[in-house]
Amino acid sequence: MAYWLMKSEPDAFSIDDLKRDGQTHWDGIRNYQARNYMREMQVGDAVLFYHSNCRPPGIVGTMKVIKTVYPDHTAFDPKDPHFDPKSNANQPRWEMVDLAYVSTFPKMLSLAQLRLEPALSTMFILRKGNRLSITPVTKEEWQVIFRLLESVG
DNA sequence: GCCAACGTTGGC
DNA sequence: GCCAACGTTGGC
Repeated sequence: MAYWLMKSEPDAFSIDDLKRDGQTHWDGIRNYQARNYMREMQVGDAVLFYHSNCRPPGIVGTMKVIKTVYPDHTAFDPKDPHFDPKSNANQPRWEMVDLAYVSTFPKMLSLAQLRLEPALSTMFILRKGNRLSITPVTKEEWQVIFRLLESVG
């Protein structure tokens, strides 16, 4: 089983939206590296939910993969904000996975808090200039995050 | 709102 | 295949 982190702007889709819906398809990814990471995902993989472009940004909960990649149909829809004319049903360029809600942290772990933890300095989201919305997380990082959660809880 | 960092596009 | 221009992301 692998571990991941996925970003979403809470104005667009938040952990509360996911909790309400129970599950979602993670559509709208238009970055090859992020898509390639999704291709590696297996059912049962654990995922950190990160709120980006908000104050404060940080990890707010967890989810799990319940369906592996399949074509992202929103790329075919000219009215969709993520429409891509170079993607079509015969040759889909973009894909998505399905995710289910697992948990909401009692208190979010803010980016500032994460930066204070030396053991997390290897995380993609803490590296300068990283904008990738889907990144792998190591088992060690995952465990540190949950220890951190208990210590601040 | 600013702006650094980054990915993509397209002319050559 | 290079690289300047452009658009986007996302923390601050």
